[in-house]
Amino acid sequence: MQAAALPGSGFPLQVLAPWAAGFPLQSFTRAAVRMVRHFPAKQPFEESFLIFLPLSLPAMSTDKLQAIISHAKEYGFVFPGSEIYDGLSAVYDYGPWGSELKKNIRDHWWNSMTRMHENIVGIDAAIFMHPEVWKASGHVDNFNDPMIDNKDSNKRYRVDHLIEAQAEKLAFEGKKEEEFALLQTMDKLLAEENYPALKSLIEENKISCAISGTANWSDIKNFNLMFSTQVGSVSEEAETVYLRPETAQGIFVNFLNVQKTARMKVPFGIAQTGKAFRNEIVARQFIFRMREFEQMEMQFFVKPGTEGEWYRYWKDERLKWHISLGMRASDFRYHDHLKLAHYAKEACDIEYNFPMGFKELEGIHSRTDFDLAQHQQFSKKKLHYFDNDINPETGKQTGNYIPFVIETSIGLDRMFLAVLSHSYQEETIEKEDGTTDSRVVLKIPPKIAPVKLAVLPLLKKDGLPEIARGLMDDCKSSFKCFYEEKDTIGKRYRRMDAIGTPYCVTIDHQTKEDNTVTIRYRDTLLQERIPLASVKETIIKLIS
RNA sequence: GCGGGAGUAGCUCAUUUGGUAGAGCGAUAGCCUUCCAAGCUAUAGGUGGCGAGUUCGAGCCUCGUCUCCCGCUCCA
Repeated sequence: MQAAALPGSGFPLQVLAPWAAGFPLQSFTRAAVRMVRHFPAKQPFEESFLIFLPLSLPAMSTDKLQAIISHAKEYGFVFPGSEIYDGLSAVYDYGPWGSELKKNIRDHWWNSMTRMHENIVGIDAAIFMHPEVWKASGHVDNFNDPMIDNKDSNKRYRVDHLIEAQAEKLAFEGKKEEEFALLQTMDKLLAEENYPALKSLIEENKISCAISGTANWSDIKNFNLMFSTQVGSVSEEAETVYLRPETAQGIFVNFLNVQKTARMKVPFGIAQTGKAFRNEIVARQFIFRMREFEQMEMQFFVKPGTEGEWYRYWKDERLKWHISLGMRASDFRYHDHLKLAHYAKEACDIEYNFPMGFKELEGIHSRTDFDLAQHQQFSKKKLHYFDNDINPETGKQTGNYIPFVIETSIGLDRMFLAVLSHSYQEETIEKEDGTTDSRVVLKIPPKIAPVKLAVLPLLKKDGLPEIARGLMDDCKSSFKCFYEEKDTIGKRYRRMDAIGTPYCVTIDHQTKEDNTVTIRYRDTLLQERIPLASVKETIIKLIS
């Protein structure tokens, strides 16, 4: 008889057949491992077929993500979108507990920004924005790329890059005129979005793939990051508008409105949460990369010259926020950008250790005055801020300037996945009689847990439900509560573990005698008796 | 988009050369009453992802399509 644990999960396999010793571990299927994980330590296994050992570590990480996806569906956190119609690629719906959790994360972020910082205010801008916004922001130019595939190598190229490379080749051969003509034609056709002609241009110039060496090209497709739709009637008056690919521009175009009406003085910030849409070529890895997603962004406006210190302040501050929520510090790291986007002076990501590895969770960017300056130019409206502070050197007011911007931008759905990754645990519990038991528990930080308190009468008779109902009525206006009297108390505890309820209160016969109840803690499994009358304030204190 | 793997009940999986689907867990209702899922009884839930084809007959073979996972590619 041998025993082992699945690496990384702390999940022991107690069921091993004697004859299995000496078998190569790889010979056991992944399905079998899943099976054991699903009913650990249960009876239905005959010795003749129980076994199953750990697979490689990469397979294990896949299993963790898979386990989270299954759990999220089974317990009402995340469902595949439009599932009864076979789903829609990379679209997910949040269920009863998922929507609570998502809302709680959003609220926690919002309060951290707008309540804990007196110089940050919020807005809620529209998803539709004037089409010129996206020209000013650079999204139209930078994310509207015709692409072409080589059918032999399956390599994809940007059409302009492909033709420019050919032009360079011509220049190298001294054919200046041909180079010039080629580039001019390309620019004209790109402006016209005449893709068939562009394809002909590539074929006529015998441009071939660097890998396959052939000129066997697919048709040109346009991969525009932005989704578009029509506003107005279907007549010729209809105007093409885009679904915003980021929420930030709603803040920039409202910069003066907010600054003036909320009487803000630099440095100050504007916070916003909301949906954004990007037509990604591939969207994958559960809710990590979706085409419709929710951002939580804060743009912080500072005096030019101070952006460096504010960048470092927010970089530090944002990481602290994650850790103060109860997430493990070791699961976070910075990734400083060496290659910067066109607007950025400094940039970094806060990466989280997802089951797929460290991936971007939040970005902190020093955006200079690029965005406001662009909008000033395109809208022809001054976006200056008048600084009344006295300059000690001149003794005069500092005067007009366009503030610099530090941006913090976090994906709400990614934060949700990070919380699930952190919280999801398969545990083995040592029981008093020496046997072991197991549970799946979501150790969600209490502050953002979907349900804060479960109210459980030990029995559904002897007046216990009545007392429990009274407690429910007392608490449910203050935080999310869940009432249940079905099944044994242990079973109810496990159900609450599975959705991450941090506290359970049980009403028993002793409650009728001395007005105390048992409070049970999710993470430690410890229990203690507290006065019935103190439950509400105890929970409020624990979740604040 | 390309390549690989996969889709059977809410979840995890069976159904060994094609003969119209089962289990455990879970769920629901009742009994029992016991502070950590394990007792008893009953019930519900699947046009085998969807659509064609081959066949007397398809969960199983063929094609298409949708979706998911992995690797490329892409990616503010």
